[in-house]
Amino acid sequence: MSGASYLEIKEEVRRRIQAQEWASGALIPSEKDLASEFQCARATVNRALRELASEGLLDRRRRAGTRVNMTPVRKATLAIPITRIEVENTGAKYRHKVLSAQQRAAPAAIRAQMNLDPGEAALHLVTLHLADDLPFLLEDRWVNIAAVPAILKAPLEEISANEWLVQNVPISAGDIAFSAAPADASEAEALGIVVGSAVFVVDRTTQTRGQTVTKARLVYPPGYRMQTHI
Amino acid sequence: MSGASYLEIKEEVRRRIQAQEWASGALIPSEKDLASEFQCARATVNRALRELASEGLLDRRRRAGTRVNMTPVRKATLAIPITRIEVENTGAKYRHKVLSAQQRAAPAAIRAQMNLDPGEAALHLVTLHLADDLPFLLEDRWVNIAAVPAILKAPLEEISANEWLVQNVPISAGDIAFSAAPADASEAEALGIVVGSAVFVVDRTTQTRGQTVTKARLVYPPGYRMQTHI
DNA sequence: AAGTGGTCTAGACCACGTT
DNA sequence: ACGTGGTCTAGACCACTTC
Repeated sequence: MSGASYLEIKEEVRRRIQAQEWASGALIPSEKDLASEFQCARATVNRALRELASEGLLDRRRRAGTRVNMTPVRKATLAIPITRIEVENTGAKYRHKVLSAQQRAAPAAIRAQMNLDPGEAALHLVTLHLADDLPFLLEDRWVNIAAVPAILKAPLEEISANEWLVQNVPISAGDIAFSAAPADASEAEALGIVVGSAVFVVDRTTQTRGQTVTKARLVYPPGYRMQTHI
Repeated sequence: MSGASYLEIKEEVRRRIQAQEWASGALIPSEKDLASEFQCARATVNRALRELASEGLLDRRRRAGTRVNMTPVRKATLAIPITRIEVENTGAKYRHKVLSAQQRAAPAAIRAQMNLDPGEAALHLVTLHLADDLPFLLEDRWVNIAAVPAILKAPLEEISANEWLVQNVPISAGDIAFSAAPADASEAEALGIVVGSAVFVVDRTTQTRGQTVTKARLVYPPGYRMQTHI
């Protein structure tokens, strides 16, 4: 093999962008030209550029060519494990407690998102996840029964809804939002903290085939950190 | 072309895992076998499986083969734009104000991380980022002068350290942590909020070639949400 | 219409870890 | 030693978008 590898090409392209040999927003040479410059097959250049584009450094379009992205966006990948695994990875013993499980009419906002008829019931679950018997996470979840009727037969005392859904609902799309909020009275009581403490909140919506299956609000007590590495 | 595309193969592999036709932790057929099953080239299967592995669904090893990952970890990619861009994307006018800029001895924790000699100075910056002249983000940053001496000549009143560093330092790696915390007195004053309010905190460390270049604590006022999509 | 990137093929050699 | 995935090639056709 005489030419460069796709990793070498990635590195070199990164260098040229950093050194501003290829200016921000500018068109870079075509795959064909780069393949001839680097003495390699076009597929090799393609892989290098494709990966750099997925990292946010390049912007590629058919016919229009490849440009250096004007606003280099760093992308961090956040691993979102099942809560049980997250707890067990810290070395702690995992346990969860279903504080409340009811089929009842959902609030309007949730009803709209799940496309429920007025008065149609959804499953409302409040679950406390514990690490070594200490509160780790309070989960307030609505489940669309029409989308996953089997959930009514799930042994939710043994396997958390979180885990059951991951195992039984096909991989799907979803939105996640992170924020900070003061703990309200019920959250404070469940987590054993002072009302108004700063809690870390994750709001998650999960969809399958365009249908909203579940919507969860996860409340972590003070001290919790969600970490990642770029 | 008679066979399946890499996208079709990804979809089918996902389905088999979901349907437990391929059990969690089990070995799946080799690329060669799948290529013959799907009537396509091995490279096509390779691309499908490689991408699924990068999404956390599969675990691949030479000679050992490809296994279904036991702990399916959902991965969300978080886009981390420059603050100016983040503000401008909301339609607001961006402005920043350097509240403090000093070269001084860093606290021990930071000195250790940056490999500074005792007493060696680092650059300490406190910057308030504004959206339509309202506080958007308070940034407390330490910069390793030895790693980027040019920062001392940067016009930090015009271009924020955040943006200057992104443009001038080839960033190789970094850690990010998200948490919730009560605002302390100085944070509350800068952001115009009540002491103890729940603020969203991002702690970021950035390295180049193994050397820690900068460490920043970003404090967002109540109401801020960091969103993403799976 | 033309040129770009997107994908696929059939083959090859290599790196690596398990056996 | 062997079989796996990792990568590369030279060519091909296609999809899309701009010209």
